[in-house]
Amino acid sequence: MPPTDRRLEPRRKPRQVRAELTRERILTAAAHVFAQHGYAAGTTNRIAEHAHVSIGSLYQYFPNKDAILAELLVQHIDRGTWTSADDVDLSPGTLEATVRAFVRDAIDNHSDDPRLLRVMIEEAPVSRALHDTIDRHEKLRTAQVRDILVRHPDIHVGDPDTAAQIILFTVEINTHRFMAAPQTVPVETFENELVAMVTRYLRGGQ
Amino acid sequence: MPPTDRRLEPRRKPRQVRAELTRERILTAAAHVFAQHGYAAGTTNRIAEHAHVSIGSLYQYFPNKDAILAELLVQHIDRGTWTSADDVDLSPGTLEATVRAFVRDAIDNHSDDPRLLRVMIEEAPVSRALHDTIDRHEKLRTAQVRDILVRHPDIHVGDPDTAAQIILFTVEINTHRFMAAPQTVPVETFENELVAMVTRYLRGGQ
DNA sequence: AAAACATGTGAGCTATTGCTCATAATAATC
DNA sequence: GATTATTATGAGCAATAGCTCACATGTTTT
Repeated sequence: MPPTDRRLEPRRKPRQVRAELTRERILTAAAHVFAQHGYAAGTTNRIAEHAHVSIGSLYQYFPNKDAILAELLVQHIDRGTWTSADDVDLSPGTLEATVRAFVRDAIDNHSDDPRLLRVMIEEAPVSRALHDTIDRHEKLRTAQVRDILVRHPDIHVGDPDTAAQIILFTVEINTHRFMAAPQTVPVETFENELVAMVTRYLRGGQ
Repeated sequence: MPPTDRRLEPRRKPRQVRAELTRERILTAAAHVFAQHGYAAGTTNRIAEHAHVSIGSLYQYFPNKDAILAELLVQHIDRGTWTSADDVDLSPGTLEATVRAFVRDAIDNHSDDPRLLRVMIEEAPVSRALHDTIDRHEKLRTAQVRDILVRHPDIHVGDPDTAAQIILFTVEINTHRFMAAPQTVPVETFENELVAMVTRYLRGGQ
């Protein structure tokens, strides 16, 4: 499996409805296959087969395997209802509610297909372009959260930058783990504990 | 790359010092190669080359590629200075110190080679036997921590089981992330924030 | 030093992968 | 209906992977 190409753009743009449908079938199949087999074992042939499309067709819309994963990730990011920083309530006494909204958002966003998410996040760092996309997005999010931490009256943390990174990562990754594993406790219990941890952390000592 | 074999045992046991040395050279090289290239791109030929050993020798001590990663993981677990539950101070007022010891333990344990750890944890679930080893170990740890959470007078959490899982995972995975990424803040800052989060969480509301 | 055992070697087999390309089928345009 | 543009096909190529095996080289035992 040679890495061959660096491009992420398709080699031909769909001009007919038929083509657009094929493209979508491929992406849907890819999501399925990647989630089930992981990135390495999710072969392009398997994806094509699952999409009921010839391998040739697949390579008319995606220049290489990486591009398929990249497209799925972009779709996920775009579709994501990530709470925008402006909507956050900064008035005192609403901290726990805010955190809960944030956590619930993460949970909802991952219930689609946690296994695919896992693949995207853990096995994604393949192409430079893709890695940069993720990185830029992450930096932006961290800055937003950091801003909230600083401005909120109820929040007291030592290092807002580090705190922002830790919180974002912790909530996201714990949600992954919980949703991916066979659940032994109800989601509510998990949510409560995660919310409690973050809230108490932000509220500061004593 | 066919998965071929399920065994994790070597096909021949070393009986001379020379052999034991070869085996060790292979493992050291494997740690290097896996850390640098990841599991998929860390080919057995590359490992053999790096160890200055022929590919044939490699396959005399390891039945397949999986077995090499498995051995590295077992080594890591065995060598680990994981705090035993009995040594934990349960007297009041020592919570933060206990948590800090726990966090620092995680940090120390990972400073060897965070990239290898990443590979072992994220790409390991290949063979059934290996997965089970990890699982069993994790269950044991969780039970230990849960026990401490229940018995410590200063700790107040809603669901001890979930809390134990979350704490273990959060500390471990955050440490990974921090150690693997290019560090923008000193380790102390990171440690402080992580300790703060866990401590405040355990201490309970208010 | 010869026989028996242990260890080391690497060319190359088999399987699989990502991906190409000549060609066929279908739709749009004239 | 003929021409052209678009889309679909899949056999098969080049690269690479994990791994075997017939054999060479050491070490120990007799």
